[in-house]
Amino acid sequence: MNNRRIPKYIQLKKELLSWFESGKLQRGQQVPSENEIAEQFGMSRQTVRQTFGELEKEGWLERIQGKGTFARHPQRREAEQAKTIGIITTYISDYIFPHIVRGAEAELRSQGYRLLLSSTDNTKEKEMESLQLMTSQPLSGLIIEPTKSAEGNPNLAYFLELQEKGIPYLMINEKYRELECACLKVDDEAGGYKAVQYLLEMGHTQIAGFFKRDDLQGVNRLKGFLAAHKAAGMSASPKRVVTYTTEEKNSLPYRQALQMLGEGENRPTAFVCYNDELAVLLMEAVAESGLQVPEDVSIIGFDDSSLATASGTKLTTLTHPKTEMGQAAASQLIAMIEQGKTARDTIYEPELIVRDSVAKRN
Amino acid sequence: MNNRRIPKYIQLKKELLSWFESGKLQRGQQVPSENEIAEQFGMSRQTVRQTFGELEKEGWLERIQGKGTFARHPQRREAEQAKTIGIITTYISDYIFPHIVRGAEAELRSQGYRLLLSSTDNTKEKEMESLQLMTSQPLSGLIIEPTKSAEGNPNLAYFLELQEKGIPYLMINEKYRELECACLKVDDEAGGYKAVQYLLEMGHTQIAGFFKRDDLQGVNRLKGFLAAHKAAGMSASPKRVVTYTTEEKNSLPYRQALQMLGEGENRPTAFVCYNDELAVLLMEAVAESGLQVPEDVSIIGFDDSSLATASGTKLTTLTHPKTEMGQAAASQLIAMIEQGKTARDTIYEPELIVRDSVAKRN
DNA sequence: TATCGATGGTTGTACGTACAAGCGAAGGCG
DNA sequence: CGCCTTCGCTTGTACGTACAACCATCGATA
Repeated sequence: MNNRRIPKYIQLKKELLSWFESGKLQRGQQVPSENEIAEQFGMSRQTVRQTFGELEKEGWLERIQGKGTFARHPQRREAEQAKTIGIITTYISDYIFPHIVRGAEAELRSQGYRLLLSSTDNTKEKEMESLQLMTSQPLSGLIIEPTKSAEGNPNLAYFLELQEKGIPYLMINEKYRELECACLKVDDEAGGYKAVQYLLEMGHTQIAGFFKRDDLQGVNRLKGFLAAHKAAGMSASPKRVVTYTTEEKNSLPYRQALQMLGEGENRPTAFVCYNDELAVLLMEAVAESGLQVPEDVSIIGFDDSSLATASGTKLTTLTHPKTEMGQAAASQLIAMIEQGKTARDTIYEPELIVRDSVAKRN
Repeated sequence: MNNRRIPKYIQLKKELLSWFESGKLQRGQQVPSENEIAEQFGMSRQTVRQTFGELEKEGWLERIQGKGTFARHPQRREAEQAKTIGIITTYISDYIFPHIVRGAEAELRSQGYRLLLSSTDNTKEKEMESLQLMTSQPLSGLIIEPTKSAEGNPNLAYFLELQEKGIPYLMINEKYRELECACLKVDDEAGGYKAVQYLLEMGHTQIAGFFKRDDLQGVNRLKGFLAAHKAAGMSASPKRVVTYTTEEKNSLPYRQALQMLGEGENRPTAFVCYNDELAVLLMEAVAESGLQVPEDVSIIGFDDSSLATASGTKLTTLTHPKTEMGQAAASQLIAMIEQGKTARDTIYEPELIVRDSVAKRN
């Protein structure tokens, strides 16, 4: 119509593609026969065949000899057929992350999916890199562990692109506040609460807390820490609450712990640590101060990692369903991909594991 | 010719594809014009166009209006463009493997490659599954950590298929004896040798060794263990050498250690352990026997893992270039893919790290 | 009732024509 | 010598015909 310069078969192609976009052609629906189209558009059957041929190669149509031509949505199929799921995690080698990946990998492999793995080293730039790399080729779905979740998210545009492309995704451990997205996580606030509650029961009143502040896990554990104090009619001394960032994790809490322990009679009698990794580090600080765990200082960690039992004094800690969570994330994501289900948040309740690093206080 | 049932345009397609295979059509070379082909094969130009159209969509031909039709080789480009590398490892979450994966991932990401990860849980069946899954879609290259390398390889056919498909691959930690393949590994025999040599220098003469026998790493560490005894004019007592399989790793060595430690004056004064994981386990066996490390029993581990420093008594151990090895494997593989280089074996020399688990013996 | 065959509709194969559009080289013109 | 036109080739678009292969349905037959 508009322009005689545009070949008819291209014009027809565009017309048909617009039918897909507008929903006029639903998946599985039969398309008018070649002869009908030819008559409707005033062109020969051969020209229609040329258009149909291209659309078939590109996956929009399926032609069955003797039956007819049928619509099918190619994007979906392409992503499904990719049978590849990406996991973007903050760290690969450290701490509990390998266990999460392992749970996911086992589930994915058993369902015939391939696992793409990438880490952000907890920097936003690498998170962007990873997102770009992963989506550069067909992808069925994505599991993301947010990087510095407390600090907002400059890569928002990439996540919105995922939604546009119809690539389902899930978050684990935490979610970005800006994004509507299902998340599998531990109830960190309850964890912080339980830790303090247990220490109070054991007779401790001078409890220090060390929490990471650039991810929401740390923030929430601190919330629980404060809430438990409040519920017991106490207030946690600001001096006894140390917050730190990822970059400071190996120095600042250690220094602060040494300083607190040097305060003689005023020193705290228990440490609540952001995670087991920090707990092991602070155990060394206690040793360096000439004190003993748990006789002089009790310590509680988080996540029940392998470090908790490798150490000399085995750590009392709160559970994290590492492998189980990875497995659940994978299976939920597959359900989203294959059955189009919408995922809901899954919250795991942390349990206290009593080992040897907390002693009774009289 | 043969069968009238095969459509002419398919016959022509096969003929042209055979031209590519035989080298009759080189990349960039001009293909006879549609009219020429039509005349040669006794068919109409339209039929030739149908064939050419398909071959163009599939990437074999390039048609330029007014100039002609030209050949191009698609297969190579496809594998290169995949920019995806697989790693098949025995375990994902445990021990040093996360560090190897991390080194590889960092390198791959910086070079714009995606990382596919899969584990075998040290079973041959899952190794096969993983190989099938990974090669089910375009793959640029593969890094494999052999599963039970001492036991031969029933999946040989799959590896030969890799060679046929032109997918380069590397092995890490060990190689299958049946395969000609470059390998990055630690000189495990030298490691076993150094461990014993150091213990002898420290005055130990009653040295027990615990080695895994279903992978070649264990076998080679044992070799070094025996060689060092021989070089010192001693012979290792068969009673003091325990070998075990993956399935037995949590029970058999522990039991055997307890038994040896119960022999009173005759008990060994030092343990050489297959790796740090076992070393930590046997430290518990020592504690259960009412003895102390290193005062009563000295222990040496392998691999300098995170367990080595997490434990109460820090382990003396031999180094393993975990992260570095992963990084090197990735960069060598990329060189093989992009420059067609042939890789050579890389052997790392293990170094002894002296910590607190070995004491002098008078 | 069950089975077979005819029938009309669909896409697949194969050939044909005609002209358009684009490239490159040969040849003519200034 | 340099530029432009022309010409012959290529592939691209568009239409047409004819028949084959295949599918679903209906109706006749056993």
